[in-house]
Amino acid sequence: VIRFGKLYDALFAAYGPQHWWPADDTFEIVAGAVLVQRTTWRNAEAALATLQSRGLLAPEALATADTAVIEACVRRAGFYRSKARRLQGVARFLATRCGFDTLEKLPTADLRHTLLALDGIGPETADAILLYAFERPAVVVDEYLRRLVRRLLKRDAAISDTVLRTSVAAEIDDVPRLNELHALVIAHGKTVCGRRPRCGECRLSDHCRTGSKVSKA
DNA sequence: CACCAGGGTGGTT
DNA sequence: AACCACCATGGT
Repeated sequence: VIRFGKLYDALFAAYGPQHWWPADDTFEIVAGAVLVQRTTWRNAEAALATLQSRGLLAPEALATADTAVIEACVRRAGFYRSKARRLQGVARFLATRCGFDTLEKLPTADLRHTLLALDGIGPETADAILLYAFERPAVVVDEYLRRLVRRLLKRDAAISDTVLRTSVAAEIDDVPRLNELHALVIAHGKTVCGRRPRCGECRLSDHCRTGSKVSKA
């Protein structure tokens, strides 16, 4: 069994506060979550700055903008045609269908379902938006976390994201720690230790036992 | 030159 | 349900 609380403490002790999300505006967080998909934050941030300079970093402006202009703005973030189309789709939903003030009042489960219905927003992005934009207690399951858990359990078989989310949520349910956790998992994943097939240098393996399972859902 | 980065979608088996 | 190709730029 992995003690996710202890794992969090170990990660925090090793890497310190990560100060996520590096944006204040709510829509900027949503746009950033889409732009950063399969790309570095550096390039996503540059795309956000370009959108901002064109006055397009708001749902109403982005909803009515020329798609070709949006494509030019977000080109550096990669997959620029998809991202421009999806970004505008999200903007149009927020501007004409359902604004933040309405979404804010929804229960977390309903809000998650609403986000997942949008084109370009899958499980990871939806949970990131829930956590960082709406400050709901969501567990963001990414490839780094899957890999980390796989290694701690010394297991080759994959663990379902649903079980993983439930297991983490059972021990960490407050927004501040869930916020740090996702950032810390990525910080660790980017290190040499996090990238190694077997992690021998770090002390993270102290928080699990070989052959045992992740607590059940 | 190859490989990776804070994924998601659509199609195939 | 698992797997696959595809999307595309920028950095190492």
